[in-house]
Amino acid sequence: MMREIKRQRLEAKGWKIGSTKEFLGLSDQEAEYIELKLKLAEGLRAKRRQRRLGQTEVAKLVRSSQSRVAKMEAADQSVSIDLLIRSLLALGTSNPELGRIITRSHHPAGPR
Amino acid sequence: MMREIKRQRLEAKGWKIGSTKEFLGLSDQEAEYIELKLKLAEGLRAKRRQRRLGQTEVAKLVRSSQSRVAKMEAADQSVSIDLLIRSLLALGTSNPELGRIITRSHHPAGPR
DNA sequence: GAAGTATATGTCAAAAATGACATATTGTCA
DNA sequence: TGACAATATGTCATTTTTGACATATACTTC
Repeated sequence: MMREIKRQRLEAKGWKIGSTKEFLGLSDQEAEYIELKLKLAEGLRAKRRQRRLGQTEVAKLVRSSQSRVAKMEAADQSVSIDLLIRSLLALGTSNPELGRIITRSHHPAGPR
Repeated sequence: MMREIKRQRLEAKGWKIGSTKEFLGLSDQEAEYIELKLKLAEGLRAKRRQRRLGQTEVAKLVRSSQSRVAKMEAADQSVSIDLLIRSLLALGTSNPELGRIITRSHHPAGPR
């Protein structure tokens, strides 16, 4: 139970050394789902920085709030892939770009 | 108001001659979002048929119900991209495949 | 290190999505 | 045609997601 919470914390934040799956006891689908979410989250952050926007500004574009944008970029359990995609689109992500983001192999973060 | 209902009916089903956008009064993002949903919906149906499954069987795999699967394939407004993606993953869709589905240009249905 | 700005985290009421069920429609084949 | 299977549509109680707000933590620049 505590374990469940920790698991979500971890998986949501991308704190995994190797790939998400074998670190935690996840099914393939769950793992794929989370990795996808992580990719979208990173994609969003990248896109935002590329456009030199703050989370607050993105929030306006997306008609959401700064806190939710932060959660999106953190791939929080409380955000859906739906919202991530809508946000990416709102930032002007093209379809091919979206495809690339989703297809990309996922590299664990890196600052800046 | 009636108009809104009709609009949703239409957009949800993919009954558009050209592209979704100029037929209805949609913003670019809305249009892109809907087209994406349509692609995923078609992708799901394709995948299901490829695997020779009925909606009821897919429902089991996804832990949902036949009616919801039908709605997914119809790209109903009540289904999220989230659920579509989770279902595709449950049917064993690989990441590259997912990328292809999303990237594909969308061709309006065709029976069988 | 204070002041200012950006991002992160926690919480919650409202809104949207979900599974389930009933039922209607469509498709198939004898 | 009729009978049977598959898919579609409508509705609803429950669950999940959402925007918003408060507040905490992290970054900058002085």
